[in-house]
Amino acid sequence: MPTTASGPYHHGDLRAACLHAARELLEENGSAALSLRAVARRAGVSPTAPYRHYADRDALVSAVAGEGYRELAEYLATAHPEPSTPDDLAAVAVAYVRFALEHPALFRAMFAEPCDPTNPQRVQATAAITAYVGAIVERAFPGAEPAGMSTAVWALVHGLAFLFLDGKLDSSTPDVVADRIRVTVHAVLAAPALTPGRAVTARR
Amino acid sequence: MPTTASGPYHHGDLRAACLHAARELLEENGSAALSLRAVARRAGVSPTAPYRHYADRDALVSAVAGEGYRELAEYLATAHPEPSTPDDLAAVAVAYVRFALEHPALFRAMFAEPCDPTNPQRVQATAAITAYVGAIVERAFPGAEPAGMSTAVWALVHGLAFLFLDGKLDSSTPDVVADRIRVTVHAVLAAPALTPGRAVTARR
DNA sequence: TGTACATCAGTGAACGCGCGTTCACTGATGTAC
DNA sequence: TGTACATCAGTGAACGCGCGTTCACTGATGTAC
Repeated sequence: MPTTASGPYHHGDLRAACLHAARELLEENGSAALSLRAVARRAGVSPTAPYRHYADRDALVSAVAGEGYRELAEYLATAHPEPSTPDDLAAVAVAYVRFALEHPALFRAMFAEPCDPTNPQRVQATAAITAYVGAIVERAFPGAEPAGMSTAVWALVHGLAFLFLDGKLDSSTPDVVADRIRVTVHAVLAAPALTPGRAVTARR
Repeated sequence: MPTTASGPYHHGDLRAACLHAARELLEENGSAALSLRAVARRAGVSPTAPYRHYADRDALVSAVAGEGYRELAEYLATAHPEPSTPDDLAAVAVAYVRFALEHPALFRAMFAEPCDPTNPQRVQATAAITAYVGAIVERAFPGAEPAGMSTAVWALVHGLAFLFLDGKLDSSTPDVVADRIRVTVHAVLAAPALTPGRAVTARR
């Protein structure tokens, strides 16, 4: 039963333990602290043991990022499985940003790290997000130009995440963040530029 | 005339030379390559000389980021001094993203670096961007809820910049990028969610 | 059921590296008289 | 105009650090017979 954590020599599931340790290090001290040696140390193992499971540091970072993508997808799906109204959309936006704020270093590692963009895990994750957003847009904005609208939705939400993450927007409490996002989403959906003078109150 | 580059011992303007070297290193090899020693090496000076001008590595990075903010502001102003229509807005959006794509590592250092967010230079830069965006929004969307719409505009553009930067969107040529941005901006401004069935063609 | 052996997952010493930062120093500059 | 001296901007040796990665190794596991 090699998957059970066990005795002193064989770890049991060092692969998963490394991933876990990496996540912790990332959240505690940022991506600069994510070294193979630190991971090994935290997993209680010799500095070279992780090499049994990860070819090099990049492989570990990619694995962490991949895990992050999967969790983000779950997180969004949990927030709203089938969003179809602007309000639903706002809820998903709030979830996206909350994920970023709850796992800032992970989120940065997923996106900001100058990591191999052709990595199949990443490509797949990107495709999944694109599909998810596309489905939302089709339901919520049946008349819109789908590609443009999908890009807009993802970019808006992604940009909000980074601006909050970087302290450009007030992220002191979850409620402040959520309110700001809702106001933003509704403001843009009310888009009065094309019909000046129209009331700008949020509608559903 | 201490500002003139000169002889072997006194550099002349090492402060500026460091900044310049730092920019180059950043663009060539990413932020990991931005070390005080590397900067000194490139400036042709002993490893400790930069300490005359920058207290530590962070101070250098902050200075670089500050310079980046100033350049970004100029860049946007040049793209369109007083944007007031959605098309003008799209032009500014294109400029914002182009800046990010032309200086990817600098842009990342400005935003993604977990740098002191209370740094006065940064606070001022953020305020300047906010004001700039706010003025645009007031002209382009006179009826909109200003705070919400300003946040939306910045977030949309910022998100686009990061998605292109990170290879999530096709950035193979400047034209592809510009087109994508225009389509996105127009799609969101056409926002059919509130008035389903409305034509979605871009208008001005 | 017992044993030989291949395989696997760990160890730990060692390598060379570049880093940030300190320190006492020295050469150049410019100012006061 | 000439000189003494304070100030400033560099030097270069040295420190200790943690890193990624290699290597030959060894202890544990499980399978074939």
